[in-house]
Amino acid sequence: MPRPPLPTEKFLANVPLFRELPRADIQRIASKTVAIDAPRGTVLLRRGDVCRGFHVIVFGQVKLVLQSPRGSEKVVELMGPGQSFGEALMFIEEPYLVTAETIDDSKLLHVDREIVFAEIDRDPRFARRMLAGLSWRLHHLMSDVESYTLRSGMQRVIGYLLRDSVGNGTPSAITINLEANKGVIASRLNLTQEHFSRTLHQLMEAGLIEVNGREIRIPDVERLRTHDSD
Amino acid sequence: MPRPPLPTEKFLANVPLFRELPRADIQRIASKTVAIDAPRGTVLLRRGDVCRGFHVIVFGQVKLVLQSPRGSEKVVELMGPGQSFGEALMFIEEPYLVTAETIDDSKLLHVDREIVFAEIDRDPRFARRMLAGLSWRLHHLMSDVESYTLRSGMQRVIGYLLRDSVGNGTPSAITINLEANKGVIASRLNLTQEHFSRTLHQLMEAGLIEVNGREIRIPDVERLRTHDSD
DNA sequence: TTCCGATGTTGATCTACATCAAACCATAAC
DNA sequence: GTTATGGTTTGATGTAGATCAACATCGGAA
Repeated sequence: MPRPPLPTEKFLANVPLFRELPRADIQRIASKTVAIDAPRGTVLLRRGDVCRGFHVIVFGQVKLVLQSPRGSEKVVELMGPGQSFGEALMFIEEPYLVTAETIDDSKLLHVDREIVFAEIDRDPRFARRMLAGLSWRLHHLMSDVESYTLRSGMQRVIGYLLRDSVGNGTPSAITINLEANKGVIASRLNLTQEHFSRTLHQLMEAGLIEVNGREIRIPDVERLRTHDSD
Repeated sequence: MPRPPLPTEKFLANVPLFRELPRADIQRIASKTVAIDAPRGTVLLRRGDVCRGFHVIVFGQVKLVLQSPRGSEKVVELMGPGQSFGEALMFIEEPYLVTAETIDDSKLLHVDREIVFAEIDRDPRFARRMLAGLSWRLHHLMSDVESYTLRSGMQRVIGYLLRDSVGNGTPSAITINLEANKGVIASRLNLTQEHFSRTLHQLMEAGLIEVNGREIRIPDVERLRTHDSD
């Protein structure tokens, strides 16, 4: 007789990767999934670790960072609820390059790699989704490389502020909320905290943005977009 | 009655992605594959193009570049025989970010995306290889990001010179050949040609390398590896 | 051989950004 | 309230690497 879905199953069923999978599949996956409660500051995986599966964020926030031997670190990704990370390393025998750390009290699921492999063998549609997921990662990372190598700090900041208003159909004025503290955002943009602060200041003086703590109002999106340099 | 394999089939059968696939599969794939003769300087695909499949290099050399609006360009990848590119975009509906151009007279194969999808549906082992391939890409790109953001120009150059002598079992002295002209290598390392030239010069003065055109001799690999800084 | 375009080197100068240091501000614990 | 404590700003100064410009070298075509 059918039983009501467990919380884990319910959540898995809504993760993009697993959406619309038959109930039985979800149950099988859930049986190889463990929930993790991670208070802010928890290191979920560390550079050099071997990969046993991938993580999905139920709630909270996670940063992926690269660490230099000299201790400095660089944020490569910021992720929130519904997003997952660590998939790629399941398919190659390599240790992690990045370290993942919660920057907010969080709850995550860890899905074992064996069940992922089994699911790939069972259902080509699942394999295709996995492929699409990795492809998106690659695409985004490539566009980050483009930012780092071809754009100035100012341009990266502007790009970040406008990242949700790409296509048309955006109102001319918007307000956005920084997803993390300014030091973390700065690092994500490959800037120092100080430089990020000064860049925002410049944009304020030019009347292109209004900053209020983590809240930033952009009175004229189009003007900001076309603000080419100092 | 069986016929001898066509050149295209023979080559496909040796591409890592297709290796050990049954003869019949190779034949099906080959039927959706076209050969391309591309003299040096041919643009194989351009930023903004839509993706219809992926490319495999039979012989020659190809560079993948990012182009800034102002015309400057940045080499993100250099590839030779047996290597392939453009797989990721088959799985998502996005235009290319990079431009691919031959930097030597080359011959390539173009494999149609439809046959790749069919093969994924037919054989989960194929899907897994595809996943592993994309994962490697992602891993390498991440390690490039690490270089660009966390390492100095000097460190990137040294890393490049030593990239084939990572593990142990390497002799203490080696000679390497730059795979392309110095301008291209410099761009791959996110340096200007001038800065690359000066960096090599510094290493020469320190007695760590001997440069002879495109040929570079490293008398003591270990000493170069531990050469930390200016 | 001579010429020519592509490739490499060298020097002088500039600049975007980092670094260091100090002050400042908010929130929460006491 | 006071005091910590993380986050943020501001200023002074330093520097890795870019840019601009001239020159040197090389390899192929005539």
